[in-house]
Formats: sequence, C-alpha cells, structure tokens
Amino acid sequence: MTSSRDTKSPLSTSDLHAAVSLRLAHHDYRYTRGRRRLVEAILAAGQPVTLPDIVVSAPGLAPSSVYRNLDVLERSGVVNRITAGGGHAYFEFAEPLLSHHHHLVCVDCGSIEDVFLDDELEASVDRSLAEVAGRAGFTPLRHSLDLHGRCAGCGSG
Amino acid sequence: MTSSRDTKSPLSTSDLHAAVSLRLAHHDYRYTRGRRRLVEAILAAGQPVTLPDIVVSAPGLAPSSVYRNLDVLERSGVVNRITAGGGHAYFEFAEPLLSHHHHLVCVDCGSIEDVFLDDELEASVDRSLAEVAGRAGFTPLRHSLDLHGRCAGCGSG
DNA sequence: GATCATAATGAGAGTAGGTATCATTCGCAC
DNA sequence: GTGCGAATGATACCTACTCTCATTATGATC
Repeated sequence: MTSSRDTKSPLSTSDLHAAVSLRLAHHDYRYTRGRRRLVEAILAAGQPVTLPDIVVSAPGLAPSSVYRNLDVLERSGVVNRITAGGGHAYFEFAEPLLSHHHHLVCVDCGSIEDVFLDDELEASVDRSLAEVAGRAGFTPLRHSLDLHGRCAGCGSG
Repeated sequence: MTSSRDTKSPLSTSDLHAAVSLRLAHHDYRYTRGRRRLVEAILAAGQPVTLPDIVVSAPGLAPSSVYRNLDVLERSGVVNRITAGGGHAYFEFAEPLLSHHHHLVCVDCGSIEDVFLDDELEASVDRSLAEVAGRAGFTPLRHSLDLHGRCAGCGSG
C-alpha cells in the first residue's frame, strides 16, 4: 500500500513495476494499464491469489483479460501458477520478484500461505534433486516444496 | 506384470490388494471388481497415471465410475492425486503403499516420473517444515517436493 | 445356497474453471 | 495527428470433472 517494504519481496514497488515492464518487453509484450492494475492487485494481496480474488479486489478488470494477462505474465516469468487441486489456480510473483519460498497448503479450505526455509536446507535439497535429475536425464528448472496439512483456521480436526 | 517386486513398492501385489481392501473397509467401502481392476491398472502403469491412461489400459471401466472410485480411493488413503496444472490430474498409490518419493515434472509434456531421495535429507526437510508450520499454527500432514524441468524426451531446449 | 438391504455401477446430463473468437479500442512509432 | 499491430472485453466454447438416477452387484444373514 505504501512504500514500506514487505520482507517477502526483494524489490520496492517501483522496482517491481520496472522489472515487470522489462520482462514483458523482453517477450514483446506491452505493460498496459490493465496489466499494471493486475500486478498491483497481486502485490496488494501479499499472498497467492485466485482469479476471483483479483476480480473482487480490482473490479474494473474483465475476467477474460485477467486470465489472458495472467498467462502473459506467466510466460514472461513474472508470476507463477500454483495448482493445488480443487478449485481455482493461485498466482503469485515468480522467483526473482519474490524471494524463494514454499507453501503451506490447507487440505480443507485450500488456502495457501508462504513460508521461508533457511538457505542451507535449500542448498542440500537442490544438490540432491540435481543428482537424481541428472541420473534421469532431466533438466531442472525449479523445485517446489509444499507442506500439506490444516491451517490454523481449519484446526487439527 | 509378474510377482517380482518393483523396488518402488514396499508391498507384494497380494499384500497391496489386502492393504487396499483393509483401507476401504475402514471407510465402509467395498472392494468391488471394478475397484480391484482400477487398482491393478494403476499398479501395472508403475508411474503416475491420468484418467485417460486408465480407461485406455482397462477398457471395461466406465469413466464416470473411474472418477468416482479414484475419489473413493483417495478418501481412503489408497491413492494420491497429483495436480501439476494443465490437463488431467495424475494418480498414484499413497505413501504406505508406495515408498515415500518425489516427482520430476516435465514443464513441456506434463509427464511425471518418481524419484527417491535419501532419508537424511527427508528428515531435515521434515524438521524444517515442522518448525515453520508450528510457527504458523499449521498442522502438517505430508510434504510434496517436486522438481520442475524438462524430461529426457523433451530435451533441454 | 437363497434373500434382502444397501452400496456400486454406468450412461448421460450438468457444472465450472479456463480458453478462443472477434469486433472494438488502445498504444506507440512516425 | 495517422496508421498499424497489439490489447481489450463480451460472449461462445471447451473440457475435466461431478451429479443424477435407474439398474446391478455385493456381502451379511439366514
């Protein structure tokens, strides 16, 4: 909302817009008003959001355009799509725009929360994954490490 | 295909059926002929499969019943649903029926391959996740650690 | 083994998240 | 300002999946 920094993002808001603009330009996309509003809606949420979340928080945006632009942003490496099953896909900023992190996925309500692990663990995970990937002739791009369980709201049932 | 053991599964085929039967019974479900054929189709595949995979490999099974029974098997803890985005969901046996493992997910063709990491790394991952989960009031059930990239077939393009 | 209550089946209709279409509008280069 | 290609948005469409319901199978009891 203000210029104060969220600890999760390594970029200031204006740097974020600059980075998004650069990435879009690199793929011959324009950073239009609608796309800027979309980026700001995702930023304002501060956590992974669904299409309904976005449309509700930014009522001027047409759903069809939001779907198309989320796809454009994903192709450009601006956002990541998180498909946790069930209902809608979730979207959040991709890695260099948001620090590397993981998710607490609630199996009851489907909500997704970001969490951060220490670098040492990340390094050993990457090392191990690179090893098994190499064995399978697989070219690694990124890993996803998510914890599935019940969020504080849904209780331990 | 035969009675020889796949290193990925800790159970023999007959033990698998017994375990499935037990889990279904525990949820007041019957282990019918159709469900047995479904379990055998997943077993024969030896890797995560989609609904079309199953229907093609076991043509007698009606899609609507397969969908329903995959849901029953999932509720009973027999299979896990893997939603990697894109098209169909993938299914494979759940943890105690299949050794704990992770996935190489191809971002091009969507194929999913199982890989196994050493226990020490798994333990430190669980430890770290339990820590951040506790901080968020989150009750952990299981973790998913998948590597996204390009499979040997799709190349490093 | 026959009976019976109940669960499972399967064909088809229905739902929902997401995509494609296309006429209109906008953005940027000149 | 003009012109051209890209972006927009309303709507139609697609498809993965679920629901419905009449029929059939299952297994517990006798």
